[in-house]
Amino acid sequence: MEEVARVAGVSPATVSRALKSPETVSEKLRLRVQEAATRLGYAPNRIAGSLAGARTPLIGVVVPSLTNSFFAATLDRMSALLDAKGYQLMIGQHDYDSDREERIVTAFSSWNPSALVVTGRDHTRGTVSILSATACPVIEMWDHDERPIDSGIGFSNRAAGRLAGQHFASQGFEHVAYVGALLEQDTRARARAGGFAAEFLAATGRQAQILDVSSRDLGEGCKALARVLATQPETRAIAFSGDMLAAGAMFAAERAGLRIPQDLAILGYGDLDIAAHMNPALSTIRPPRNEIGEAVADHILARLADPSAPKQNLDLGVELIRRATT
Amino acid sequence: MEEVARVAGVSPATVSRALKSPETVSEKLRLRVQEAATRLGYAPNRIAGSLAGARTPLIGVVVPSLTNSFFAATLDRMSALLDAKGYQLMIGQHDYDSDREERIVTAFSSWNPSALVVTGRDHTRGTVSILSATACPVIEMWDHDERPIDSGIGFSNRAAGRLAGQHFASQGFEHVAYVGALLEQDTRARARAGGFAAEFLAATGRQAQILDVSSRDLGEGCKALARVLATQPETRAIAFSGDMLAAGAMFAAERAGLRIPQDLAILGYGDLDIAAHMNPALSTIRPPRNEIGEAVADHILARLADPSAPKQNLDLGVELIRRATT
DNA sequence: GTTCATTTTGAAAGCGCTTTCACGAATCGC
DNA sequence: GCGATTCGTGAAAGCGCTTTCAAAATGAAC
Repeated sequence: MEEVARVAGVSPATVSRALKSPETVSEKLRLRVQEAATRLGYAPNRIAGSLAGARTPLIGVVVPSLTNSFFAATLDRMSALLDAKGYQLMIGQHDYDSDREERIVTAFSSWNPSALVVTGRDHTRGTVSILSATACPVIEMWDHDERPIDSGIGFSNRAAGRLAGQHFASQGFEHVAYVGALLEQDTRARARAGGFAAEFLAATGRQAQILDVSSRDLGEGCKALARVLATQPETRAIAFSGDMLAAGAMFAAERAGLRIPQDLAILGYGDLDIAAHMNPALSTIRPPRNEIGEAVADHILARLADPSAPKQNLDLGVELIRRATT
Repeated sequence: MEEVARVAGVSPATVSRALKSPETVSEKLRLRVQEAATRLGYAPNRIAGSLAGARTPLIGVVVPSLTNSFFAATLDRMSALLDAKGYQLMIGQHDYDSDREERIVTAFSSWNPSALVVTGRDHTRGTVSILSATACPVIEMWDHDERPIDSGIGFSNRAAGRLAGQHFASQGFEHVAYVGALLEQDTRARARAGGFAAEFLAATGRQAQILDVSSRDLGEGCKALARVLATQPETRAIAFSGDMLAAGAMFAAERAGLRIPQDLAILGYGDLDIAAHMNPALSTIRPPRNEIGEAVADHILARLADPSAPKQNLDLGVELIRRATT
């Protein structure tokens, strides 16, 4: 920077101003500085800048998994929107391990990020206390609940489950099942299953069969169908906690000679690409994956532009996309 | 830090050493310092640390897209391996736009990252010159080619295409097609298509039909089948540049009453979850998506541990996973 | 041509660490 | 037991910016 200052014939302070807040510098000098900077190929050292300034243009976001296409979609939107404003995403993944989450949040917060985004509402005490103590905006995304630490943007998985239960009840089904990978620390899938069963019970007075499978992928869906039918042969409608499972069940049903939706109604969750293109097209519940990313980015930008901007706790809701399987 | 020093009754310098390089400090003091630090809830400011030190524990990685499950898988592995060693991933996505790539690389390099990872071998002049000038290890991943800027870890898409062409040729097919989304800036898909056609021509003396579709998803695959058969009804084998397209074509084939693989052989690319669980199970070519992540992380760690460690240019190859569709 | 208000600019003080350097203490060899 | 090494520690000098503060320059008003 000193060199640029010398070449432009100004002081380092002016170089800093010309580059960071051009409006505070006279037109003439700004041009001289900018030209000198480009001629010398000067790139400001952001670390030094951040140390001197109050905050880094980094936004820490921690997600359970990068391969989960829901979070990937959210990150994608956030990245696009925030990148454009000069913010960089620092991404951490904890594989559904709260202690790793705490370590990541600790590490991130020591960067003085402009904002911190975490997934879900379940955190260790330590995570919560770090997040509460942080000066920057903190957003808990994906799950909706009362009283976020700072701001919350997401939807209720329980409501998503209820929507499915209510849909089946309103169609007059008496024997239904819910299949999901519930055992892992995936509280989201459990909330959906719970919402489904509760709503179906409330609406029909009947118990739904809940089946816990070991993974979210197609193969498990295939096996699940047989298990559901073995336990309860009268089952006429099955909701899944994921489209892949649902698709797997559809393949298995086809092999078993079951017609969908006449013999068996199927409802997925996620609205993955595959859902719209199954044959018949899979009805599913769509979480607002892109919307969350956009809302989070917007909120961060708003808070950063005006530190007194209000916190928020947004429920973006889910949508039942009815296609051909129910 | 000063406070911790006072509480522990030592100098700030000792605190720094006790926390960063415990082996250079006497057992007794180290314990005192550590206790004081935890008692005060002291978290070192990494920005200051990075400014004083030479390098940030940040690794910049730029990918075309976060929603692409190949890159997501690679990032996932990198993140897991590098996180464990205290490095943070800074992720940028450019949506296949070289100029955005250059901007991201510029921004990243002004952080003095410990390493820079970019996707592919096609960069603007500016990107190349920044990358060449950077002091840290630079890895170009996913594509294999001669002479990387620094190190390269990937595989040859052309070879992946050739493998498909050779497979069809060796099965005695005479009329084959390759379907892919070739128009976009996706040079990878084009390389595969080129490799396929070249190899098939070399092996059989026959021309393969190349069909360019507008997107990579299931729906396009459905439509593509009809178009291929309309142009060239004798086609008996189709290779796709993505599993989703292939799956779409399988759905369409099923509706059209075609038996797979008897009437039509199908070969995918990607080995997505869906491939193994189609009915019949989809044969496909599997790119080393996780392996790339691991190799990149390993290489970065090696270079960082020993700055004189050799650069490398690795071709991880692809694998033909033969299942039931060919 | 002054004076006063306003804008521009430069000097300098950090931001919170790491690391070199030098010094006193502990350890060693003979 | 004495000098020669090591080892452990603290003082202090930055790392490369931003930002306050005050001085200089400009312009408006009389």
